Amino acid sequence: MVDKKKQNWAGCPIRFGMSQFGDKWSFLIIRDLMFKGRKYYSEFLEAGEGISTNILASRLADLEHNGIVSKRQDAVKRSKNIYSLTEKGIALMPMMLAMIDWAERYDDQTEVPAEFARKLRQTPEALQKELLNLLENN
Amino acid sequence: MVDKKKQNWAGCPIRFGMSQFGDKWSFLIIRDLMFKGRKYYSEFLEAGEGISTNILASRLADLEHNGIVSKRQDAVKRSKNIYSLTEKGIALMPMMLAMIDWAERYDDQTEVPAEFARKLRQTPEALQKELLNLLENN
DNA sequence: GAATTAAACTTGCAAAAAACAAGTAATTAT
DNA sequence: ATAATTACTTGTTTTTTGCAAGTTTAATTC
Repeated sequence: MVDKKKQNWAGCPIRFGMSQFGDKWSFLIIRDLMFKGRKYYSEFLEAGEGISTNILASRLADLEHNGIVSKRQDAVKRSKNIYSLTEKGIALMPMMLAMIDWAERYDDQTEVPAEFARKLRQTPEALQKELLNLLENN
Repeated sequence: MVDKKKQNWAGCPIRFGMSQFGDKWSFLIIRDLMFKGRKYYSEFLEAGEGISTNILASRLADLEHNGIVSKRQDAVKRSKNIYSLTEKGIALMPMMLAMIDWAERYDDQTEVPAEFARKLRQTPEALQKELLNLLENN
């Protein structure tokens, strides 16, 4: 759970960020939504990270509560829900890309495609536009 | 504790990042080191976030183990240890700045100084150089 | 130089959260 | 009508955190 009670978590930007999306599972869900095209509960589960069903439900609810993710019913299959990033969630892209850049440098087993890393360093704005387009047309 | 066992956390850049520094307390420690000029165990404790002594010790050890933070004895007072960011830790600055930028936008109680936010958006590279200089001369 | 104080932890225990396994409810397909 | 999907919820065990107190080494103070 991403702290709600206790102190007020606002004020400091790092503390605020951590209170809004700051745990392992939330980051992985945002990754799935932002870069992997996943949008169903079952797709997050099957991403293979090993998240439990109760934790996934809890994190999705937190992210929705914090206005980072929104949830709507699938028009075709009404038993499915479509999760997507809000504008506030999409605005996390620069942070996520900075993290990817860092990890690509320091993880010797990185799976970041070389071409992606190259674009990220040489034409970051173009890459970001490209990714934003993908997000909007899904 | 930032996962060590179980799966291999390498590969995916987001998963790798979270395994290296991905919890609330680690982020706050990195913040203290990067932006607040704090470097002693006691200073992290007294930062007022409410971290417990055992957790602080554990997180510092993890960050050191992951090569993000280094520890050395204070030359003057040898009972004190000086913690500082390694090059790998300093390389997290773009990510931290992106998070600050985001939080400044979405936290209506943000404490980010307006001047800082302005620089962050208008002349990010200059701001970063400025911050790096501060880091090196401490 | 002996006794406090300071600084950085460690240890033990209770409380909270996460992981695991199973079950339920509402569609949708057969 | 029956079985299978999908998205959860519930109950229990395990792990992690939070809290309080204690230990160790070095530095002051008396």
